[in-house]
Parts: sequence; C-alpha cells; structure tokens
Amino acid sequence: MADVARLAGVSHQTVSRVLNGHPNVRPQTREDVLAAIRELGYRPNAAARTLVTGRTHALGVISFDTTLYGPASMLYGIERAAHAGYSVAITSLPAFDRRSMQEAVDRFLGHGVEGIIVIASEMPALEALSGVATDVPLVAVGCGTRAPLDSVAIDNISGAFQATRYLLDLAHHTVHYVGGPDSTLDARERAEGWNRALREAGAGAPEIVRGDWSARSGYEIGHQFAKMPEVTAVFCANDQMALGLLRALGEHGRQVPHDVSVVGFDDIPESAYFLPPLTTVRQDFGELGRQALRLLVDRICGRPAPGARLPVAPELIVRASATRPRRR
Amino acid sequence: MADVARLAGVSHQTVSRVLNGHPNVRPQTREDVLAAIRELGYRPNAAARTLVTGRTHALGVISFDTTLYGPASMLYGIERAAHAGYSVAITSLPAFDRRSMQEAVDRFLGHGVEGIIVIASEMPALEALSGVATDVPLVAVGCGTRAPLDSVAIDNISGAFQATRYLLDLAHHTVHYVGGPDSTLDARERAEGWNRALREAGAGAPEIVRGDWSARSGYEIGHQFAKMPEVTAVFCANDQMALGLLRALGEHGRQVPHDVSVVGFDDIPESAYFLPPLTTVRQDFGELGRQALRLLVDRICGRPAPGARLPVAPELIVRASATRPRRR
DNA sequence: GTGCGAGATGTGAGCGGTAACAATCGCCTC
DNA sequence: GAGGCGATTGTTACCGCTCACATCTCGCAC
Repeated sequence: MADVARLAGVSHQTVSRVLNGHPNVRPQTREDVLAAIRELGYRPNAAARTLVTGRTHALGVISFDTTLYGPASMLYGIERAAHAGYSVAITSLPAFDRRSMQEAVDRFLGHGVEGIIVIASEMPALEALSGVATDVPLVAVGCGTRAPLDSVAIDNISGAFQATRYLLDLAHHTVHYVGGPDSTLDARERAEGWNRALREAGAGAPEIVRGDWSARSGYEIGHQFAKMPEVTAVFCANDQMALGLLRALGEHGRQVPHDVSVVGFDDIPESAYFLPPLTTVRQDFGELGRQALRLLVDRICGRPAPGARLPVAPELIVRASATRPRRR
Repeated sequence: MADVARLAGVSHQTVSRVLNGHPNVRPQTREDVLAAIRELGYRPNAAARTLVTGRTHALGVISFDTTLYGPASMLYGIERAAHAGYSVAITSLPAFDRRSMQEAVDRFLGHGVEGIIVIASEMPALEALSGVATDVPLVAVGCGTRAPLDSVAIDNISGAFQATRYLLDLAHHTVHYVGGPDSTLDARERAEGWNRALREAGAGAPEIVRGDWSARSGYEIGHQFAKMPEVTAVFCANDQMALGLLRALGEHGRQVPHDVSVVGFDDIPESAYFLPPLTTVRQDFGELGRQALRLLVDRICGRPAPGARLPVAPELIVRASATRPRRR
C-alpha cells in the first residue's frame, strides 16, 4: 500500500480512501491511485482490514450431509445469494451430537465468521445449537418450522396434507406413511400433515413406518408393504424412499399406480424419470437458501426480523405414480 | 490477550507461547495461562494472527453446480479432509467463461485463501484457469486426466472401457454411447475408452449422441434409441442420463435388459433402485476429494508432487440392467 | 565462588490497513 | 481584507498478534 501511495504521489491514507470509495477524493487523484494499483497489481490485505474494522465478511454454513440433494441445493442457494458481499465457508458434521455441533461452531468462530447458517432438521442438532453460546447471529434452514431459533423452512404440514388429501380424493380408503427418522422435525411435521388430512377425511391412520431417507430404506419398507394387500396408497417423506419403494413393489408384481399409488416429497430432478414418473411435493430448496441468507444478513446488520419464516409454499406435482384404486 | 496475561500474571508473549504450543514454557505457567483463558472465554483473533504470520489456513473450492451428486460428493470429501487445519470456502460459477472464473479466483484471493481446488470438467473453465495468474497453488479435481494443471481424477478411459467391454462380452454387436457435453474432459475421455473397447473387439462405432448429464436429456435420447431396433446396448456417461433412458425405453415398450442393455457411470446411491437396477461404473468421489485436498496441501507446503493423479480405479458394478441380447 | 549455558520470561517493533484528527487550500461572505 | 467553511490531503495512533532479541534465573562444572 505504501508502494502504491508512493507511485501515485499521495499518502497511504488517500489510497485507503480510494479503495473504500470515500467521497472526498479529487477525481484526478482517484485516477492516479487506481492507475498505480493496476500497475503494481496491488491487492488489499483482508486480514489487516479485518483487524481494524472488525468485519470479516465471512459466513459459515454447517450441514450434515451435503451429498443429499436437499442440503446441497440449499447450500447452493445460500452461496449464490452471498456472492454479493460475503464469502461462505462450510463444514459438515460427522454426527449430530452436541459436541460436534459445538466444535463446528467454534471452528467458525475461530475463523471469525459474522454469522452461521445451519442446514439440519435433526432435533439433537438443533437443540445442541440452542445451548451453544454464540456471539454471532445464527439461523437454521430446512429444519421444519418449529426449530428453537431463527429459521427458514417450508410448510411441511401443508405439503404433507396436500399429498395425503390428493390420494384420499382419489378414493383411497387410507394412506400409509413412510416417514424419515423420528428425530427430524421435517419428518415429524410431515407426519402431522398426513395425519391431519386423514382425520379430516375420517380415515383411519395406519401405523407410521420409518426409513432413513435413503432409497435402500424405502426398498426394505416396500417389501413389507408388498405383502399387505390393504396398502393401496403410500405417501413417502422423500423421493429417494419412494424410489426404493417403487422398485420393491415392482419386484413383488404390484403395479404402480394400479395396485398401489405412491406420492413422494421434494421433487428431486430425477423424480420425473422414475418408473412411473413420481407424483410428489415440490419444495424450492434454492429459494429456501436465499431466504436464509437474507435473514442472516438482516440479523448481522442488526435488523430485527420475525422468527420463523415460511417463504415458499410447497406444491403438489402430479405425475403418473398415483391414481384411483383398482376397486373400492 | 492482555487481559489474559494480566490475569495469569505473565506477559502477553507467554500467553502467545502457550497458545502456539511453544516448548519452553514451565508447566505451571502453562496451566495458569490456560486457566485464565478459560475464565475469560478468550479466543485468539484470527485476523491479527494472519496479519503477522501471513497464513490464513483457508482454502477455496470453485465448483459449477454443487447440486449434482458428483461435485457435491467431492466437495464433501474435500471438506471433511480439510477439517484438520483448514477452513473451506466455496463459490459456484454462474458460467464457464474466463471472466467468471477469474472473478471467482479473485474473490478467493481477496479473502486470502492459501490454495484453490476447482471441481470442473469443462474445458473452457480449465483453460480459463491456466490463464489466471495466481499466487497460490491450484488443483483441479474430477476433471479428466488431461487437465492443463495439477489434478486428481479417476481413470475415465478405463471405466468406460470396462463398461463397454462388459457389454461386448455379453455378445452385443456394438454399444451405443450417450455422452456428456463435448466440452467436458470427462465425457471425452469416456468416449475414448468406449471407442477403444469397440476397436479392440472389431466392432463398429455408432455415432456418439450427447446429452447434458440430466435425466431429461437421457429421456430424449431414449426416445430416439427406442425407434432404432439395432440398438441393443447403451453405455451412458452418467447414471442420471441412464435413468431417463430407462424411462423412455420403457414407454416405448422396449424391455431393459431383454431388448436393450444399459450401463451407466458414477454409481449414485439411487442407481441400485432403478427399474431395473443399474449396472454402472462406480467412482469414489469422496476419495477423489480427499486426494485433491492432499495434493493441494502438499503444494501449499511447497512439497513438489507429480502432476496428474489417478488415485482410485473405477469399478464396474454389475446389476440387472444389462444382459445378453435376445438373439444374435 | 565464579562463569556459563540453557531454559523461562519479558520488551519492543511491526504486520497492513482504517479511524480520528490536523493541516492545507480555495473560495465565499460580509 | 479577514474570517470561516468545506473539500482534499496528510499524520498519527492503534487493531491483536508473533517475531527477534534482551533479560533473568538457575544448576552445574571447574
């Protein structure tokens, strides 16, 4: 910086002013400085700047498994939205316990992030969070609507309600539900929406069967269902499990949708190409990420904001995997 | 830090020594300092440390679309491996042109990263990279084996060769290839492996058909193939396209594998649950990411390392989507 | 008892910026 | 023509830490 100042024939402070877009600099001086900067290929030192301003312009995102489509998409949304002004660091949790969560937060704090976004729906993770004393704002995303902190989420209840209602309207006696782990708020809320739709329709609620979000678990559950002739409609808490279910049902010769109707949740890009194409509930992960970022930035800037947000309504995407039951 | 020093009754320098694990500190003194740190909840300021040491312990990862399984998995591998010692920042490119690449690199450099990993296979992106004057080490991953810079990749040629050879050994006259965009090195190398296998077997090479990695593009290509009775075996450059192909073939009443055999590439977690389960070439994305990180760290530490690395051999995973042709 | 070296600790400078304040220069007003 | 004000620029102090070096304290060999 001193070199730049010397070359431009001004003081280092004037260089600093040009760099920061300070108004009171003569246009000619500004030009000189910019020319010197270009000539020297000068790049301001972020650490020095941070040291004195106290601002790092860095954000942290904590996630469990960014390999999954949902988290990956939210991360993508966050990151793209952050391009203007913030750099985004990520860390994945090896487990959901309080300790690893604390560790992740500490790591970020140590690196001086100004805020943290957590992509997680697991209750233990979220609870661990509330116990973590943080000096920076913290928001959760994709976590269900009842996380004990600032959050952005879709209306799982409404989504599950729509899916279930749709199957019921097709004249199915009832709808079986394949949920995610009970520890996730998402899965719980979807179960709630499913349950409410059944209740409103006066339909009995079969026992909930739980998978772990993977196609494998859906496949295993599909084997059970295939042997139960009373199962004519299944609502899966995500598309991967629906995929596994589809295959298991197929292996047992139970036709989808003629023998069994299946509805998923998420609308991953592949769902439209399942056999048959999957009717599912779309959630806009990217928008979720963007909203989470906006909320966090609001918090960082000290703008108070309403607690939980439900930015985008889930939408039922009708494809071929659900239809009227063969006979009543 | 001064507060800690005062409380522990030592100088700031001794606190610094304790923090950095300097050997020449009396155990008792060390204890006192640590106690003071705990009591005050003191956390060292990363910016100040960086300012004087010149080290940020930060890495940047540039990717195109982290929503895809491959990039997401590599990112995951990188990030997990970096936990010991580095923080990982990410940025996604809006496009592959030189300018956005330059911008991404600049952003990272501005934030002071010590090294950059690029997850991309697009030639334009890779070329842009070589034109970027960087002061920090740079490695590419998942980019094919012939990127013009340090890189870590799987042996696409071998993978594609195995897949094609497998189909040929099943007694198919030839194998059709559904590639990715021609601009990607991965797709090119896979085409090369496919081609080599055909040549060695003395089989004719049909014209390459290109998709864009998406299930949708595979679906469209599947419609074309369904009308071509001579197509009995198809090798897809990734699993998503294979999925789309499967559905299109199904819609036209062409049975897989009896009428048409299909082999994919990647082995995404869902492949095993396609209908029929997909025979595919597995690549270990996580290991790829870990190796890339290791290579980058080697470079950062000034350890010279061999240029391109092919860490893990791709492996053919045999499932049900490929079999002998119905008749010769 | 003295000198000396190694271990333990303290002191001062400076990393590269920004903030606060001071200084300089016109130009306008009365 | 003096005073004053705003625009522009320079000066100095520090942000919180580590490095290099100075200092101090022992234990030990002679």
